[in-house]
Amino acid sequence: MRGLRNADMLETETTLERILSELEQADSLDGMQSVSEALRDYYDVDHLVYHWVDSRGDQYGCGTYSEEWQNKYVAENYLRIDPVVQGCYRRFHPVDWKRLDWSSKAAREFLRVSAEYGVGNQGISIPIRGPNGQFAMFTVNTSCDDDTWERFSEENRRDLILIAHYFNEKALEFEPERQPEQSQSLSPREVDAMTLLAIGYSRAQVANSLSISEHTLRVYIESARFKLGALNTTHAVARAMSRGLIVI
Amino acid sequence: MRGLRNADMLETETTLERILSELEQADSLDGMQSVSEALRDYYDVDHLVYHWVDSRGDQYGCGTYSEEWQNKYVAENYLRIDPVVQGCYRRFHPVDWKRLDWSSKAAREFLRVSAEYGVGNQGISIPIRGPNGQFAMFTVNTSCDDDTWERFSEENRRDLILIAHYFNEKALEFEPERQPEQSQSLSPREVDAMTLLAIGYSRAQVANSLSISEHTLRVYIESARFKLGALNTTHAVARAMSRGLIVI
DNA sequence: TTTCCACTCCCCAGAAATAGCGAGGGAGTC
DNA sequence: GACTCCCTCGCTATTTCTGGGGAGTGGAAA
Repeated sequence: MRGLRNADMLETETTLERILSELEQADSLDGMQSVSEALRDYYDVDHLVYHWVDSRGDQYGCGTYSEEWQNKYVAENYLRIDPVVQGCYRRFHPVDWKRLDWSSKAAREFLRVSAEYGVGNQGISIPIRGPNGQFAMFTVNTSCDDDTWERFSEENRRDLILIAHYFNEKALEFEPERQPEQSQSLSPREVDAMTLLAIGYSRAQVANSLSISEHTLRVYIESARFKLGALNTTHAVARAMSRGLIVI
Repeated sequence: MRGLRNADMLETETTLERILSELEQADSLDGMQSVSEALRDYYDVDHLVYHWVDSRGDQYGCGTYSEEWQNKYVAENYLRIDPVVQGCYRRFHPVDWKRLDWSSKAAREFLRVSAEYGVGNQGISIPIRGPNGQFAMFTVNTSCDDDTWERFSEENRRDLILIAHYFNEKALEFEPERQPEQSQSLSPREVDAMTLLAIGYSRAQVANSLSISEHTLRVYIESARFKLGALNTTHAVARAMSRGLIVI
């Protein structure tokens, strides 16, 4: 078993590895911020940004975009029309901005304004997803011609994916309130009940599936609800899902 | 701008890079299968598995686990009690099996049986999340002592994350129809309704919170239910959550 | 301009879920 | 042996949800 560093990989630490190590050792958002600046200089691009896209609209992240652009972005609620966000949200692989749909009027207007604020014409964004529906994006962007950009994004694709991953790991580390809550676990029967309810069975159907009376089933649902601190069945199922107690 | 391969990275292709390229060029599940075998041999471990954890319970993936174990796993519905799945589901970073909770009786029994089927005592699993609530896992496992394993997993952590990412990219490429219809997204009001229901509000409370009549609210719930192909409100909320349409 | 979609409101009857009581047996732990 | 937790079953009344109709506005896209 390969217990040691691969023999065919050199021991000399590359600049990138040094920066990545710095990221791994960061202990605050400020640390991430300076790493993002170091990475921007290393890659010699205009901007490099990690940000957490939250449904509630509150942004969290770091990067080299100007304060003005960040404020503008939030104020204008660009999150809703930004084709990059839309594209990242429904894809898994890194998204090249060129391949997105910029045809709508709102998108073109957004592109025009963003350029005014110093956002480059070329960009690649990597979607990142964490537990409980966490969603974040890591973006590199700059101004250059298509060929240069093509080569850049192809050469650095793997590294960028890794960097994106590590940024998110750090962000999750700094925002522990979103981290797994150690909650009371459910009994097997309670898990069964919650699971079947989650896939759309009515109480009668669940009881039938489990070959128990509906009264018994109700006891399970109630005790699960109690353990999960839920107000009703739907709430209990939702909590069980978001805590990973049931998988559907 | 770094348009060419980083100067401090050698041009010589490592074995790992060769295998990764092979993965990138795979054009079917069989291709992924052979890559997983190549990787197992390369790392000299017992098993290397990528699998998609699906709502319906039907597994999709590739790897080196025996047919018998895969069948057993599905037949016994181990998905629901496997602590590795539970652990991956609520974490972002790679999960070392040792750090999971194996205290429950079901978990210990599962561990015992898995060993009978050739699953090693050491393992690391990487959670992978895609669009629409897709969830998959990439696992490396083997039998060895803790120190060796510690070194192995530390040395190869970055590579494994990347490999996991690429496996998932391929899987998504091969199974586009498995992704729940992304066409049917929910309208903002429907999202509001589903979200508030998921956090335990009754219909009356939701209607009040959104400042609309309960009748109107019902229209949203019904249309969300229709779009999600759900049988009732609980089901709709569960589906909306598992597809990442709402976050609680 | 027309066509779609999101958003808002209304009625009614039947089905389903919830709240409040209760009971007993079995397995594992301290 | 006492304790806790899990599994199983029962009753009644009230509240809530669901399914079937219909109708009008406004905005954005084709």
